[in-house]
Formats: sequence, structure tokens, C-alpha cells
Amino acid sequence: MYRELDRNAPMFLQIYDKIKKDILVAQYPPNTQIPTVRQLSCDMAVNPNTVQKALQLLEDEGLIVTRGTLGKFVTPDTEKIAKVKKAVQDEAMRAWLSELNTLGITSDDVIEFIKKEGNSI
Amino acid sequence: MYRELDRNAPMFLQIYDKIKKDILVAQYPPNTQIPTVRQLSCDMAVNPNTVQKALQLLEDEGLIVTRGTLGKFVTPDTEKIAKVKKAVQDEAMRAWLSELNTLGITSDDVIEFIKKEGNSI
DNA sequence: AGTATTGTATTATTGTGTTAGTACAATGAC
DNA sequence: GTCATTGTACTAACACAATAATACAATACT
Repeated sequence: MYRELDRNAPMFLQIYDKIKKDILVAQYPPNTQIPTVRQLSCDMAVNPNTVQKALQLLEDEGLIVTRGTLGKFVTPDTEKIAKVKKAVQDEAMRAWLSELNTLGITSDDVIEFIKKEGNSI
Repeated sequence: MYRELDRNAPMFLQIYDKIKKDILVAQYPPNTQIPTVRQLSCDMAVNPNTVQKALQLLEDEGLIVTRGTLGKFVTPDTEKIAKVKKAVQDEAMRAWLSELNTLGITSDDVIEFIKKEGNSI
């Protein structure tokens, strides 16, 4: 299922991105438990080791905390989450505008496209 | 140099994307020669095999034609190029908006961002 | 106290991207 | 005709992502 997203990026990074987004948009709310490594690996049809690698990145980043044998939880630090969210949003916006520009699409083109078809998204 | 763009995507795909863009925006105009495999591999500091793999994709796609020992040339078929360009642009635009939406960014947010900082890109 | 569940670590194996080095066929240029 | 340059093919070697199969330490729960 997940492998269909982008066959060329490492799975552990795709999982990292996916869970990170789920945290940032509060799909996984602050201070709540994240599904266990085994559960996630089952849901995503990947090896537990791969999930662990992704979660380790999130923990290094401070978005996840491990509470002993209780499991892994989203950080309760809502300011931290908000801060990372804004950073990710801005970076995504900047990266994609740059990407579109290399394809000869200007900012004006983007605005026009959105006004035409952007509502359906 | 190129490896700095995205450390996680295979080089031959990054090269494929780069040269494809150069063709689509006429950085490599129709019917003109593309630098030799050896020249490109030297410029990009990668192995000739890696460049070849990328160029093979472009040839399979019909954007490049090999003229015996003369070298590889951008297809003279300008309609073909225009068609691919539009397809790539549309796909990029669609993928971009979709990506931003998963981050909780709306179309209105995009427009506002562009009006604020989009001019500098 | 004992069991189950959690995260974590380990080893081996497979697939693939990448490099390195070499070689060959075809053909334009002299 | 000869030479140089082109694309192309091949093998070997290495790195890393990913899987599989365990195993272990810690601790909440009963």
C-alpha cells in the first residue's frame, strides 16, 4: 500500500514522512500513543525494523517520546509541534514553487491554475 | 554537485529529471546534440553507466534519439516535446497541491503565500 | 510473582544503485 | 584506409535499504 506512493524513495523515509504529517495535522494528537512498532509494521506491510528506523528519526527530532514499555507517544509539547509544522509547511511551499519554476511555471501561473481547478482539490 | 539535490533519490533518476527539464524548457533545443555520455558523467561527477541509464529512459520516452556514432540528440518533434511538457507541468501542479493539502495548507493559503514571498523565487 | 507487551538489538540474506575498469561495434573525419 | 569518437555491453566489487527470524531487557497488568 505504502510502497505505491513513491517506489524510489526509501521506505523508512516515506514512513517517517507519513507519521510526521499525521502528527503535525493532529491525526495523532499530542500526548497520545502511537500504534506499536509491530502494529504499524503490520498495517503498512513492512518489516518492524523499517518502522523502527522511521520512528527513531521522529524521536531524534523531538516529535515522539518513548515511555518505557508503555510505548511511544506524540510529544505533549504543542508549541514544538506547531513550530515544526510551520517549518515543514514553509519548506514544502518554497520547494514546490521552486520546482514549478524550473518547469517554466511562474507564480502567476500557479495562482491562475488554483483559481481554475484548485477548488476541486 | 548533483548529489546535493536529493541524497535519497537514485542518481540516475535525478539525472533523468534534470535533463528532461532541460529539454522541456529548451535549454537543450529540439534537434540539437546532447553532451556525450562521457562528457555528462564528467560534468556531473558520476559514472558513465549512471548517465547512460538516465539517457536510456529519455530515449524510451521518445525525447531523445541516437544517431549512430554522431551522438544523442533532442528529438526534432516539437509537438512531442510540447505534449510531454504540458503533461509534466500538470502532474507537478496536481502533485504539489495534493502534497500541500496533506499538510493542512489550503488553496487560499497558497495564494497568500505567493503574494507575500512568492516574488523572490 | 508471573505473564504479556513494549521497545530494542543482532545476524544473515537479498536486491539494487553505483562505481570502476574494460571492451567492442559503428561511423564521421582526416 | 586509418583513426578517433560515439554509444553500448559486460563483469566485479561495494554500499545500503529491506526482509526474516530471533532474542532480550524493562515494565504495566493481572
